[in-house]
Order: sequence, then structure tokens, then C-alpha cells
Amino acid sequence: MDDPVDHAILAALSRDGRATLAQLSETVGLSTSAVQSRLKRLESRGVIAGYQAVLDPEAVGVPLSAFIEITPIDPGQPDNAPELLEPLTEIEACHSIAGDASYMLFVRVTGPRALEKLVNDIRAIANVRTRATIVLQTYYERRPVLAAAAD
Amino acid sequence: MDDPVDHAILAALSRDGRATLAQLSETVGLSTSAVQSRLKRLESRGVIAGYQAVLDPEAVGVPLSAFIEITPIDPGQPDNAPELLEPLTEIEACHSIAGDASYMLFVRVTGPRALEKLVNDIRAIANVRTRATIVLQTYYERRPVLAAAAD
DNA sequence: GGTGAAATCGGTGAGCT
DNA sequence: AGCTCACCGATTTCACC
Repeated sequence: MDDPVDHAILAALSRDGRATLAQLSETVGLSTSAVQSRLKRLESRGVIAGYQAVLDPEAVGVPLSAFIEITPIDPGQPDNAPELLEPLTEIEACHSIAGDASYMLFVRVTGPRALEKLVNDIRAIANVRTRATIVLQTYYERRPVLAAAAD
Repeated sequence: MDDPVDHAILAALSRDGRATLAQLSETVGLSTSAVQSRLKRLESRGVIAGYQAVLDPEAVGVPLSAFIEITPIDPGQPDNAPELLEPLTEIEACHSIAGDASYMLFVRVTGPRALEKLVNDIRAIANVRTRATIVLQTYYERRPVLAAAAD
């Protein structure tokens, strides 16, 4: 499970998700079909969960992002905020966290007005308190998890 | 810039980053070469910033993730924490934020011990105070920014 | 934006180590 | 088992209409 070749394949694909078998086989030093069988194994085992194009948020019209912490108003009742909030497509990520709040969301919206509406929707839908922290600038995000190993 | 066809291409690629021109041309109802020229335009304009394989964090050995808020100890001096911290590969994202703290990091590590070491490294490197919030469970993340438009 | 031809790529099976 | 090699359908790429 900690095979260095698999590791190299994963590192390469997390940097260029459209890398071809030929490119991968060159970087790892195996034939394309050897790479292919490893790839299929990694995909079927779920190590590779999928492939995504990374879009520029500003270019696609959602230049404003924010973190929203969520706290249940009534701590006694069953809490299924993640499912309730799932239809809100502005929410990019939802984690439960240890700390004052129960959940941490990361959201992207068109602007301040849309953020206000989103926060109100969240409060109404999940019966929660919210604390939004606006992102002023994103220096980097979605950096690859794996480091590229030197030869 | 708000072309519905481009929008559909982007939506499809953010769900399946390895979609072929043939698949894309079917979903948008154009020929493959028309899709291709649009794709190249979207890539060269930076609307598509790149492609990534999405890896299962647990399967690649970083099951623990956390948010780390960063506050400068000395508010008077020049602050280039994002550049200073960039070599720390455990940091997946770095945003500057409005609020008590200056920056919000999202990090992935192998476990609590690695988190402790990372926090110490961050403090030492950037001369900052930190506040870490551990992620207990991730319900979803990296959800596509664009909704798939109905016909 | 569409068409068509050449280069390249992905997928499968036979044979080797 | 895992890898290499050879083959063929699919895909990408690039001219041109």
C-alpha cells in the first residue's frame, strides 16, 4: 500500500489529472500497461476518488469565499445539518469539527449580498447559529497532498 | 464570458476531469472540434486552472485534517507568512481572512503527533500564534462550483 | 462551427521473468 | 504476480471548408 511507484503515479496525477499513460509511464519508468493496471487498482480501491478540473473562482463568477462556523441552537435534538445543507450548492465543503462550533463550512458566492442570503438560508434550514469569516485573499489552495519523490 | 455552452463544459469537467472531447461534445451538442477550441480557450484564459486527481486522504496516509488560524505575534512588522509557510507541504490551503486571526490554513497530517510538530514549525517559521481546530469528520469537500444546467 | 485524415492514446490479450 | 510487447478501436490534433 506504500509502493513508491504507486506513490509517484498518485503524485503525478494530483498535479496533472489529465496526464496520459505514456507520460506517467515515463515518469515512473514502467510500461504503459503496467501503469494502467496500477491505475485501475488505485481507482477501484478508491485511493483515487475521481478527477476534477480546477476552475478559477473569479472567472466563473464566485469571487467571494468564506468560512462559516455552525452551532446548533438547540443542543439537545438530533442534528443532521450536513444533510439538510447539502442542497445549497454554494457550500463547497462541510466538516464537523472539535471546538466551539459543530461544523465548519467553506462557501463560494457571487458577492456580499449572496453571502447574506446564504447565511440566512443556512440558519433557517438547519436551525443553527452561524459565524462567517470572509476570505480576503487566497494564497494557495488544493495543493497536492503528496510530495513528488526525488529519484 | 457567460456562455451557456462554456458553462456546461466547465460543469462537466469539474465533475469528471478526464471526460473526453467526445463525451463533452455529446453533453453540449457540438462537434468535438468545437468543444476542443472552446476548451483550449478556457485553459489559456485561466478559467480552467488545471486538472487534479482527487485522492482519498485516508488511503494516502493523511487521515487527520485541521484548520489552523494564524495571528502575528508582533503586529508591527512586515508579514509574509504565506510565503514563509509555503514549503510546509502539509498545508493544503492558505487564505488571509477578515476577523480575529490573519490567516486560515487547512492542513492534512498523518496524526496528532504530526499536527503538533506542524503547529510548532508554523510558530517557529512565521513567528505567529496559532489556533488549531481539528476536523472530526468530512461530510463533503471539493464539491463542484458550477451546477449542471438542465436542458 | 463542422469535416476529415494523421498522430497519439487507451484497452486487451499473449508471452516472458 | 507483475511486467513487456504487439495490436486495434477510440481519441486528440490540425489542416481546411
